[in-house]
Amino acid sequence: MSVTIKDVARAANVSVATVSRVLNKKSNVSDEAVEAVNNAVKTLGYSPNYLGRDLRKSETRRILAIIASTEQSFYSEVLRGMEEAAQAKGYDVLIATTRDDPDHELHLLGMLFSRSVDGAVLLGPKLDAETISELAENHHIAMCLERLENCRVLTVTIDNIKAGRDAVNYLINKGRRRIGLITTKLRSQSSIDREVGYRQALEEHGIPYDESLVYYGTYEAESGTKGCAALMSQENKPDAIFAISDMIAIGAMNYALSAGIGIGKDVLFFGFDDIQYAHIFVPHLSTVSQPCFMQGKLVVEKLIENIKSDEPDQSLYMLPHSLILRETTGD
Amino acid sequence: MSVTIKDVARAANVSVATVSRVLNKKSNVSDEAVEAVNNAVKTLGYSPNYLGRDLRKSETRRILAIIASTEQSFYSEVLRGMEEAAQAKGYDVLIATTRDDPDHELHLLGMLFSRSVDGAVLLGPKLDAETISELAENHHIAMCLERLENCRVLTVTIDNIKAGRDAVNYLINKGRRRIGLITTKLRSQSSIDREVGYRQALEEHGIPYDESLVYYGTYEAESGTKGCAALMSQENKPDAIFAISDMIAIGAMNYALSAGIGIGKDVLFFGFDDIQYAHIFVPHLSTVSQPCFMQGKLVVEKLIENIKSDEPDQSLYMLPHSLILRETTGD
DNA sequence: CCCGTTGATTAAATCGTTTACAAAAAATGA
DNA sequence: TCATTTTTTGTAAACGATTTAATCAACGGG
Repeated sequence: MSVTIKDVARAANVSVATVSRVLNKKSNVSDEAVEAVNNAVKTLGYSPNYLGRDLRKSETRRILAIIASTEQSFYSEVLRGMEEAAQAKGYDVLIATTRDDPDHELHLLGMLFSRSVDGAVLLGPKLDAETISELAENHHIAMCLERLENCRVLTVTIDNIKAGRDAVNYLINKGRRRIGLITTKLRSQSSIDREVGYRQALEEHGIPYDESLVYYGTYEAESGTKGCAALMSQENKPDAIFAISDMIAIGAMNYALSAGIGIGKDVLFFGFDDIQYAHIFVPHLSTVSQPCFMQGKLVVEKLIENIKSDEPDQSLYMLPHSLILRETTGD
Repeated sequence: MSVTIKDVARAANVSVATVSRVLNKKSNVSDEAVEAVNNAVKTLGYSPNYLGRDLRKSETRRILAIIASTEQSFYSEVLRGMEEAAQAKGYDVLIATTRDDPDHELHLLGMLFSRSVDGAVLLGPKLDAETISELAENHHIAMCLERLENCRVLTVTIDNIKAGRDAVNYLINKGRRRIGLITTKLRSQSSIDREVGYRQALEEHGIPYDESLVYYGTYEAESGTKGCAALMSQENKPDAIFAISDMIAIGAMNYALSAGIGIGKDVLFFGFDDIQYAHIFVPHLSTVSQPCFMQGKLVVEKLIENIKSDEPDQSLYMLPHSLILRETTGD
């Protein structure tokens, strides 16, 4: 059927071992042999079957990135970071999507259990901390962008609590006191942390927490629009709004624009993530920027170290974030 | 090291063959054997090594989707369609990115040549038609969203020429005569086709082609902004603008907004792709909608058929598009 | 009682590599 | 020249599964 190493050996008049050695650029092989093999490879159009190779070496040099969906363009930089680190070590990165289904996430992890990849990185896991901790005992798993409480697994993320606090502190320092929060009902740990940061900032400045200033919606832009409408239609209107994602913030600003609210003056807006649209959308959105590329790079570097060592690093790494100040905070 | 089918066999007191049959739900195996094996599997925590399995069966039931980057959120629906079709046939979809580098695209196709996946779908290929045609002779390759002139390979796309013509015809029927085109310098076949459609529409209505109304930029939003500025700053201003992508159209509208141009009145705007932001951005963008999900679904269905048959279908399938009319055309 | 049939099981071959070990060939030193 | 080292080659055993062909037991019919 298909041309194998045996055919190459026959054509080059050498043994399969020599062919293998030439192909893997091992030393101890004569120049004539190298040439003969290379010629045979070319004329036969041979390319090695990695299933055989991987089986024998029991390594694939591939790692799997498991994301919710490719919709969040925000993953893009993280993946680039992952690829850069992977390529530097001779690995490939494959991506697969969970469609927000924990069962399917488990199915995808099956590629790891069945040795089709050497490691997996979860970006926004749907499985619970306990399950993941357990799986991580016997397989090379890492998490990125999200951390999970009580989860013994290598994790690279930012300090979302501090980031939320920083954003809200900035609004407070601009003289705002009635700060609205638009967040999500279904919570990832990062949303929870950002809300904790919000509360901490208020507390630090002796501003009482007011639940009428908090709106719980979804991750869609439309939810931001609704949330903003709700907050602005009540008696106690906010003079600033912190949204836990740029998408939500942009939705919120859409309401403000249509209602003739002075963005950056009447009401300040702060987002999170610094997605591409944050500086395309007018007025430009102030936001928290994560070091996406670096997080991706670091998590893969650490994961590959784990793959090669036998006592895996299960630390939590937190990379520094930064505030990007644009028009929506009057900057 | 790791628990294999042999260990299971020993623990269940049967041969490896029986274990294999139980695991693959083959007939001709007694109830006791089934139970013994299942118990052993559970207590040992066995999960089969797919490298062995795949090597023996020489199939992986995985197909690789090769995209430029995950940045274009627009791929997302296509991938969902691909996954739906794949899952229905018991396949998995893996995604990998070329970073716009033809060499890296070839490297990724290496996974196909080396039997690590059963087939590959190119979405926006960087390689040339000849190379792809050649590779497709010996491997299961398909293209989606883009077609390539003179490329003998299974392709699923839309009729971009007709789509461009339809969009521009719509603008003409709205009474516009000086229709600007913002497109890209580096061309994919789809951009070329959309421009051809633009010209055909003009011709059909006896409107002479005016090169001062055409701007060649990049795929970035910023390029749309520049392009719009350029077109609007000349004597012969357009009264409508067709952008070959929504991203470019949104960039263009950013200029119009800042310049106080009446979008949907002074100047009509038409985009392409119907990305999520097209109906988040205000004013809402009129655009051409592709059947993304269906294209993804169809290409994988056909590709899997090819994998199973021995004389591959290399047809070009064109799915119908539709016009989405919103505020920017005054609808 | 023998033979053919059926169903459950296993031993062994196979998939395409890499690699440990051994053997052969070439190079070196005395 | 011969013994010794070094370099190059080849043979065969893994790797972990599936599957073909063979074995064995049980059963029914003639």
